[in-house]
Amino acid sequence: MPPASLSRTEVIERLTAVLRRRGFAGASLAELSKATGLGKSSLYHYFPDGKDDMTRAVLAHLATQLQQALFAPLLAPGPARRRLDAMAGTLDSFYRGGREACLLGNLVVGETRDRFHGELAAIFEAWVAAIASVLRDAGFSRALARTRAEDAVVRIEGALVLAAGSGQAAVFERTLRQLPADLLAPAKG
Amino acid sequence: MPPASLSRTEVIERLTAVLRRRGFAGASLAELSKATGLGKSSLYHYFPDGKDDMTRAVLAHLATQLQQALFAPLLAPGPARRRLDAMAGTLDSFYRGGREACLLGNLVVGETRDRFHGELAAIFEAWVAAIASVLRDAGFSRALARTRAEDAVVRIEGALVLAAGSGQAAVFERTLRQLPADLLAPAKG
DNA sequence: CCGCCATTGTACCGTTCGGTACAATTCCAA
DNA sequence: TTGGAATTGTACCGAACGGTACAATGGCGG
Repeated sequence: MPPASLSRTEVIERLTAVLRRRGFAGASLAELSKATGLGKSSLYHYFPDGKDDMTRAVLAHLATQLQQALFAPLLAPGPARRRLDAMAGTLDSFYRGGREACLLGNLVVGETRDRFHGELAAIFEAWVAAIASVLRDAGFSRALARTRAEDAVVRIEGALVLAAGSGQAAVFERTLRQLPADLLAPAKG
Repeated sequence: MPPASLSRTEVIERLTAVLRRRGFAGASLAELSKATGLGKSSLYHYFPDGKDDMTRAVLAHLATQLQQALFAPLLAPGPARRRLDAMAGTLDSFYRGGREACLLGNLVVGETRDRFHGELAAIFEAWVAAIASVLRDAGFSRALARTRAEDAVVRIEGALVLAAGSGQAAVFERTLRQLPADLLAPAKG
């Protein structure tokens, strides 16, 4: 809790921004310090274990953020199609139409994957479970709901990769647009 | 061409391995040197611009490798289904069933994306074009072949992300298994 | 007004970073 | 055999790295 200017949440959000575009290895303490406006002292005061602590805090913050903005609406009552459309809309703004990188996809790389595997796996699992819940409500079997939910996350993450790699954000937009209908399509299409 | 032991190709392949699992920012000259058995002098002799040069060489090597192992078989004559199955098999061994990271997905992150955007975009484009060619042969319209081909790459890259993030390589295997049939499914399913 | 404690700036630690200089070595062509 | 080019080991550079020590500062409850 920096008394001067920023709340802890704001600090974490600025750390998030740096990790998103630099990755774990590429995010230096100097840049994290500049981005938050906190000196190294303060950074180590709030996050005693350095980058590891910061990254864990960022992931925890992301988890609650996703819980509120994404998973809760998915688990709420209402027509399945509407809930999936809401997810697509939220994701579209969250990733700025495919122009913003995914923190999860970024941390899944190499050694960082091992270091934060628990946190990463928990978030992915919650996401898949939330989508699967919608599909179960829509009448699909447990197994089919699960594999389709995994496929949804696969397509979202993959679309971010291809959109970034090809420079064509339209790939991400189109993927989001098709997703709800594809997920609810009759089985054995 | 190191005369002592390794061919240039072997050197590049060892550089590839390091970049794959460390990412660009995480790959230090020390590790690249150790992995190749070449001192920093030799590394800078063959790649005067340092990591940038090495990465570009790695991407060029990857491009020709994909050309031979993946794109050429896709563009060759034969039943569409068989060609797509061949791609799935090649990818399965290339990514060791989802356990090995994707160099492209790795470099698409943050600042490295800008630095190697041309090379990355070219590889993705060639990949999409090769798959689209199969789908055109299978009778799909140019537009549908294109979007389905993009979707194929999206699902492959996304499956690698989710498999790594969740620790369940099965996600990648299942995605590869479903892909050929999904791509060839009748339109408007 | 005081004292305390969270917070912070500054200076510094040893290490590693990417990169260079240069002399020694190796190699092959002549 | 020799000369020159390709190759390499070693030593080194300044900068930046992640991280720590500590003294000053500041606000706030008593």
